Amino acid sequence: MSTVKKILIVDDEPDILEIVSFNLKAEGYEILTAKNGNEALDKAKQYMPDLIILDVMMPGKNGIEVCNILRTQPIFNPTLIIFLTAMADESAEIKGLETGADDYITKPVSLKVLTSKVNALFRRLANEGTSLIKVGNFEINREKYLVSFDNTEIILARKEFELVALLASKPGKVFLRNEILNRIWGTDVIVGDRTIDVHIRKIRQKLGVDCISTVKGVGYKFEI
Amino acid sequence: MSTVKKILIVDDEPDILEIVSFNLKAEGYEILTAKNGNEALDKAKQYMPDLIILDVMMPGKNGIEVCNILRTQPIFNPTLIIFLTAMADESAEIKGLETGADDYITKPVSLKVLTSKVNALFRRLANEGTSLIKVGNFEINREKYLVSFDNTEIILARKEFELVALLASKPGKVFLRNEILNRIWGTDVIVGDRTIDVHIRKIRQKLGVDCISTVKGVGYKFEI
DNA sequence: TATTCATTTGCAAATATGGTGCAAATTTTT
DNA sequence: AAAAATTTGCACCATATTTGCAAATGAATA
Repeated sequence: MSTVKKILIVDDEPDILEIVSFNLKAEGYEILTAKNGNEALDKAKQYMPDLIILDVMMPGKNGIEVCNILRTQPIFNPTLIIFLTAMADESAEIKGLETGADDYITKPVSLKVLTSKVNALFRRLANEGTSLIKVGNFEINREKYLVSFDNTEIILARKEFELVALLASKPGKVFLRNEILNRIWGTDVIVGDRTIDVHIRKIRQKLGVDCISTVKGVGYKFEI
Repeated sequence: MSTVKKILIVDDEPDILEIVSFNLKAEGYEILTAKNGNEALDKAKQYMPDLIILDVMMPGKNGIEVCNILRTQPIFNPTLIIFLTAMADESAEIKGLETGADDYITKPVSLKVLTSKVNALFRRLANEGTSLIKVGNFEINREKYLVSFDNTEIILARKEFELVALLASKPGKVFLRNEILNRIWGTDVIVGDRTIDVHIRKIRQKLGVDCISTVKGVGYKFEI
């Protein structure tokens, strides 16, 4: 890994900020902190961290709101997000990562769990590369907006491309319809459920290979 | 959000209350006490403890009754419950934890056993913050929405998957029918009791392995 | 052993969900 | 401004999923 990864930690409890900072610094990361949602958004824009660790329960804007705001801005698409959540919080929303987050950790945080999850996320990211995704014979180039299969280029429209890129960013993972809507259309745009289907249909047609599978009642996933 | 765990101790003997309180306070927990079942229910509602240590034998409402009442209310779903029971009480009901409790401790209480069980329960809960559950040869991947046994993938429908994931999240624990209904169907959906059975049947068929056992009149549990 | 009660099982109906063809609305390109 | 491409919506259809019923089975109890 070439550059030092930047991590923004957001929590209203100074103790947590300190202890988590300390441990991740010890792992060699560069640490930024924020005490609330608004500060988090400001610092995220200013410093473009690679990972944001977000407390869910905060006065003012809570973690989920902050995450939604970030996820509507394409520039934060490659930014990783981990939630810190109360152990008691059984909400499927968080467990199923419908929020657009990449992982979550329950409080009280085990520092071992924390550091290993953080390291794991970055390791995974290193494989993905931010702008070039390779899955089997597929190659998805974010910068050039190009998908190719067996070195044959496939031309996709923008939404189609974003959809493929999203699904392929975590092969095998089921993306819930909500998650897809949030990450590609954003939270304030309202489009019907059929819209996703139609785009998926077009993608399937164009790719010609059956690599997007439907998980009924749940969502879609990309796999070879 | 405080990370200090709250424990409600319920016993009609003041001595027990005091000695247990003292020891768990020393472990860093925040302690509440109640002298009988009704007081316990009130304090549970008011303070939402993370763990309730319940004496089984009490005048008025006994521990099992209190537990049953708590377990029918979804809000107490994440609340841990440990029974305190007389050594002489061999009742399979408690030993098998068919009551919806998470563990039991025999009287006279060994303080070492007590604290270690309490700590263990909280630790186990902390580990639940993963989207990958492993039980024996089973692997349940929430993210990929996939169950596999001996590395063979098994395709389950949504409700089936959620049911398996729920049961397998605490292997050995008996989930009461009410609990299952609340957690998978939610409180506002009304489906008959038979519905659970039928889903269980399908799961058993698909899994091909007998890992869900019936506890008659109570519920189901997952174990290998 | 007879009785009771809960669960299982086979069958079938009800429902939810995604796919498809077509067309309108919107955006981008020419 | 016109044309083309893209995006979104609608309505119908096929099918997977979910639910219910009723008879059969099985366990527990007296």
